[in-house]
Order: sequence, then C-alpha cells, then structure tokens
Amino acid sequence: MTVTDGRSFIEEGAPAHDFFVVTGGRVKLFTLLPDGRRQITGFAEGGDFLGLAASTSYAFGAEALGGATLCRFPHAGMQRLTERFPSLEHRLREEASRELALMQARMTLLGRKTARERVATFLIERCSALHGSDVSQPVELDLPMPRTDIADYLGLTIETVSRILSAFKKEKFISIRSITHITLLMPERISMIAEGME
Amino acid sequence: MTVTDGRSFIEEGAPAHDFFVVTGGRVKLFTLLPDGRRQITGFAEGGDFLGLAASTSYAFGAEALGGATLCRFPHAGMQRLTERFPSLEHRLREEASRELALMQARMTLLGRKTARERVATFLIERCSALHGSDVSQPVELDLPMPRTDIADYLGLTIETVSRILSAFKKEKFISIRSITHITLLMPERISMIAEGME
DNA sequence: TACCAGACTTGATTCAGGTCAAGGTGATGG
DNA sequence: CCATCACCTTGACCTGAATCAAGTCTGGTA
Repeated sequence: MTVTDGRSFIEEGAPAHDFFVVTGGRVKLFTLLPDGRRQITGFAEGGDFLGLAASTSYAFGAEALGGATLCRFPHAGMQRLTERFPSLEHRLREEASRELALMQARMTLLGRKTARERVATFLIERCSALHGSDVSQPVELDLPMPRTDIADYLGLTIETVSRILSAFKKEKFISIRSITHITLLMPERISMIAEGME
Repeated sequence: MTVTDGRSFIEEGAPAHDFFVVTGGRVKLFTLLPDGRRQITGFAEGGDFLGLAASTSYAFGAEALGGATLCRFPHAGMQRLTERFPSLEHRLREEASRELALMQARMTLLGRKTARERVATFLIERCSALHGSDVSQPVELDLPMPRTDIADYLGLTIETVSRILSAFKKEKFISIRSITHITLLMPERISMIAEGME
C-alpha cells in the first residue's frame, strides 16, 4: 500500500478496522481539536507499528510525510495470526510498552520544558534515532519534516521553532546547511539544554 | 503490599524488576527533570496496571496518594504466567493500548490546550472515571489529590489551577463544597470548554 | 536568467500564564 | 478554645512564547 506525500490514510475517530506497519518512508500521527489546533503525537518510519492505540476507533489521524509505503492488516486477520503465533502477541506488547515509555518522556516535554529545551530535545531525539546516543562529536541530521510539523510536535509555533534554531546557530551549537540538513556541532551542549541543565 | 500516603515505591530510572497492580487506594506516576520540575503522567487506582511502560528500567516514579495497596509481580514470574496463559498477554496488550490512547489525548492537552481547557478537561475526565460520560446533569466529584498534583498533571502552576477553579465557580459552572469536593453544575458547558469550543 | 509560490526567518507587539508576595481556611493538638 | 501548620486563594507584576506583519530564501518553470 503506497501513500503519496501529505495524503491522509487514517482518519481520527473513524472506526478502526486495520492495523498498519510502515515499510518505507515516513508517516506522522496527530490529533486535532475542533478549531484546527493540531498535536503531532509521533513520527513513524520503516518498521514501526501503527494502530496499537486503536480500540474500536482510531485515537489519531495519520498522514504520509513525503511518500510512504505500508502494510495493512485487518484486525480479524491479526487475531487469527496471534492465535497461531502467541509470540506475536508478546512482540506487540513490547512495542506498545516502548511507545508508552516514549510518550511519558514526551508528556514531560510538553508539560514542563521551555521552548529551548523542547527544540534541543527534538534534535537529540532525531540524532539518537539515526545513530546511537553517542553525543561526543558532531552529527549530521536530516529533518525530513517541515517546520510546521516540528512545531506541532513540540507544542510550539513555527516562529518559535525557527527563532530557536537561529539562536542555536548563532551560539555555534549547530550549523544549518539547508532547511532539512542540520549539523550538531556541540551535541553534548544541546543534550544538556534538552535535560534542562544549562 | 501496602504503601502509606506520599510514600514512593518506584524510583524513576531504577532497574525494573517488577510489575504492579493497584488493588486499593490511589497512586500517582510522574517523571522529574533534574531541577525538580515534575510532570505527573497519570493517576492509577484499583484495578490499574503499573509498569507496562517498563523495559529494563522504570520510565517513571510512583508514589501513593493517600495510602494504597498493590500486588507486586516479579517480571520472571509474569513471564511464566503468560507462557501458561497466553490470553493474559493479550489482556496486557489491551491494557497498554488503552493507556496509549489516553496518552495521546493527554499530549494534545499538554501541547495545545489553554489553561482553562486543561482544567475543564481534568474535571470531565474525573467525572467520566466515576460515572459514565453522561454529561446532562449535575455531578458530584471527589478530587483526592492536592492542587499541586493537579497542576503537575496539567502542566500548570498551582496558582493557575486555583484561579481557574475560582473562575468556574464565579461563572456558576461548578460549586466548591470543600477543597476535595466539587459539584459540576453545568457538566455540558465544562465539556464544551474542554474541547475548545466556547 | 528572471519570475513565482511556498516555506522559512526576523522583527515588533501582545497576552496568557508564571512568579512573587500576602492573606485565608480548616484540621489537629495542646 | 486557641495556636499551628499545611494547603489553598487572591492580587500585582513580569516574562516567555504567541500573534501579527514584513521580509527573504529556495527550487521549479519558462
């Protein structure tokens, strides 16, 4: 199943019949308020599961971020599979647990961190998604999502995200080679900021 | 296993050996930043599972809220149990999924809602935890947690929570019979505010 | 090479919620 | 019956991030 850029393939609140696995590209998950305010609750990429949080209806919407491919599994079929392979059930629970732990960290970010700390956390998060969490030397990052998405992910406005990236650049913590391509010059400093220790 | 009021029984970051079920009383889960800022990521009560989000170390701390009783299950024992009763694994996943959906809603609250909307959401949440989500007539609520905890749960300060409750009272949406005892006089109005539709 | 549209940046101003600082309240014990 | 302490409320003021408003950059097109 292929989804083109910006195409929505899960509608928040729609009855949940399927379960997805991202096989290629990237996807963003979000919830909306009636007046259009949006919270991006996560990004998913190759190998990630989608729809674990689904009961009878989806608790989130999902949209491709620059083209993505997915595998769709109807719930009924999944149930047959888990009955046949009980270890799959275990795997799914592990996946859900990992996601839960991530979300707790993100709740702390949204509830208690300053804008500067949020952006720093985001950079470090991207960084350890790609490479390990080695924070001792410069790292090149690719930010495949537009600033709007970063803002909606961090609970900020696009202007604030932009301003803080500029500030980090002026402070020589990062260099911005192009809109999507950023180098962390001092990852350990950014990591400190992310944890609220400046 | 009994835990007295305010007693901490899970240390954030400690190696996770156990899994808990709350059998009585209430418990709060939280994460801390190095400088003491706190985000309460959830409240748990009778029947709730704790530690689903645990991998090798706990992603959160936990503390009793006015005395609680718990059942402790070592991970190893759990594993033996799930091997014996595969349906338990399924049950755990369901629990984790439910929790995931709740957390997505909470991320939207923390990232995108105003203080007024957050407090309204909190009241409605408490309300539907006790009774159904019938929002048509006055409901009596018991808030067993101090204002500090409500504030840390909503990503606000205690002063803001207090001010907004007072405002709701002046607007005749609620009446405050005592610190812990609140009546929603117009639940449907509060519900509207919670969703950002005023 | 110049033009255009969409995305990003930057600046000026505003405001929601935080901070700081007094009070109030009510449960407990002397 | 009053003192004390912990928790809550209220007020005055401040500030970080939002909002409003121009620019600027980039990549695609002719």
